[in-house]
Amino acid sequence: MLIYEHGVVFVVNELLKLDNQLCFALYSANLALNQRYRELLAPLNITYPQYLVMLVLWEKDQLTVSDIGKKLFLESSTLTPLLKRLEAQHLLQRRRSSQDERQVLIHLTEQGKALQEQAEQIPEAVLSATECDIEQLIELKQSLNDLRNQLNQK
Amino acid sequence: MLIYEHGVVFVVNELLKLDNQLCFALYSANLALNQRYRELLAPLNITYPQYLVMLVLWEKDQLTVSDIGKKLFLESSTLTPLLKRLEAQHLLQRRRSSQDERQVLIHLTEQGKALQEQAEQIPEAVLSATECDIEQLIELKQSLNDLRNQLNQK
DNA sequence: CAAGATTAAATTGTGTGCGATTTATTTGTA
DNA sequence: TACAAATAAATCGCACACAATTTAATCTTG
Repeated sequence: MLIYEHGVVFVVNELLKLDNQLCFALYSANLALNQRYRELLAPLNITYPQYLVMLVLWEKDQLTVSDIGKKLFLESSTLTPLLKRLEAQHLLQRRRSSQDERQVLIHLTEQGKALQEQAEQIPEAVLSATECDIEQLIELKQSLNDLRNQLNQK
Repeated sequence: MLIYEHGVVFVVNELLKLDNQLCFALYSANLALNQRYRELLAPLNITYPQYLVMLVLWEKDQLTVSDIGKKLFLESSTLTPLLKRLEAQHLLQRRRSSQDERQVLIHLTEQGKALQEQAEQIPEAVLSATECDIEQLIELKQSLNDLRNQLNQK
């Protein structure tokens, strides 16, 4: 069976291979990224998902667990223990909202705010590790966001 | 501070944001992909990393643990328990090599070979879930592989 | 050939991720 | 105003993922 798209002919079998290759490329690039972040974040004593939470809070403090979850596409079952670990490190505090006792508000401690300075050189270090040109990275980011949004709308 | 590249001016601060956005795009696209695979693979009773191992073995049987690890960029500490789970499902068998007793050879059972047919419609389903055009996906795959290779050479 | 070095896999401990469920609170509605 | 439905976190169980270490086998070199 053949598929015609943009004037190019694809054998279906090739298409299926492409899928596996693409998904694996995504999977393995993510593994590799994690490994670079593990090194870079080691001095700060936090993991990459924890760093993402801190980025969100540095941008806007006093968010609920589900606010953070919406931004990062994570469930409370992932976030609750992660936030407890950050709290145990005195980077943030968890407090029930008085308005709505179901919600837990997350707010940075002074130590958590101070960590931002220590994290300043991280993005540069990752960017230089990629050694790609900027235009390509911008396009890559856009493609990945498109892909994620497609996949997330089931 | 400014950076000039390809005739475009970037403020450094924007670059740092780009890095965080790109890495998060990769991270979150990978989460989304996992969720689609979880659904699609549920009837086969395997996870995505298990599916990757099966793909490798369908391509070439009788590999050692580290052969598989090299192909998938995974450590034995990840693979050993994963392979034991697949063995418990009777999809493969683990056997010490008689040539070199340090190595463990992984070979598919008849059931494991038979699973390939059941998995045939998976790539198509994922591909259609992306709803992207094929040329873009090919480019995306290449960019991700480049990125991974850059990140992996430390 | 013996002892140290190397290699392959397994083990241990920690931190994600998420589905399914539970607990506590708030909302909607008869 | 009661009480069912909905919502927000937390809990539980399972499966990665990897650093660090251990165990066992093989290789190297004196």
